[in-house]
Amino acid sequence: MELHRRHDWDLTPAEAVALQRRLAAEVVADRPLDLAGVRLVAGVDVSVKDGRSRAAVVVATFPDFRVVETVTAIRPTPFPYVPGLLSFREGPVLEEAFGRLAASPDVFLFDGMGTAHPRRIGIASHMGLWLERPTVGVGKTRLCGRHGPLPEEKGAHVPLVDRGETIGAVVRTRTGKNPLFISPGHLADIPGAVALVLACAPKYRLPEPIRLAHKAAGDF
DNA sequence: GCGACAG
DNA sequence: ATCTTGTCGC
Repeated sequence: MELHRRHDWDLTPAEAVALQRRLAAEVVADRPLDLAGVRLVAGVDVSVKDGRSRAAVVVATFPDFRVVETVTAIRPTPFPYVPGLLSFREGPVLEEAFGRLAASPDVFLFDGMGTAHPRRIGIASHMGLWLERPTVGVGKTRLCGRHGPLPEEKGAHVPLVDRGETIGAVVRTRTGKNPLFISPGHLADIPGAVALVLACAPKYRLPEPIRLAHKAAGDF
């Protein structure tokens, strides 16, 4: 039942889409994510420079964000950026980084979508299947879906809907600033993902773990 | 056919 | 994502 989980990353766009359609059926996006049980949170990010992708995974304590582990990996960037296929560009280098992780984070925060994706399998969901751990997608801009008016106040959030299905939420982490597009990756749910992100962003627009990973990955 | 389009 | 200095505002 998990035979095709460890798949090849070297696929054509058409093959990648076909694979996403198969894997999407295994994504669990309705499992309650209880913040009371969260002790360690990981932030994941990838930066691209001169044809090389650098991945960083930073594990921090929750809710005070003290760094307990940082792992990185560098590889040639294997795939062009294609909306909807980000996993195939950042997946390989992330797998390498995850393989070096010693800690066991209770949840991983990704720079990108979870189920808020055309086929409901953004990078947070895809890597979640590999990690077999709760994951949450944190997008800075919208990939798909629509939403109603969002209050300007920090903490405000409204449903993100696509083709009649609620796929995530648009969340304001900072009053007056652009919102974040939150969605469960795998083994999490929308309410839990929103609560976790808000708890991880007490001072800045982006969740603290993601900011830490940004730094470790080399982008400033 | 015409837009939209994570990082 | 990345290319890039100074600058407006709290």
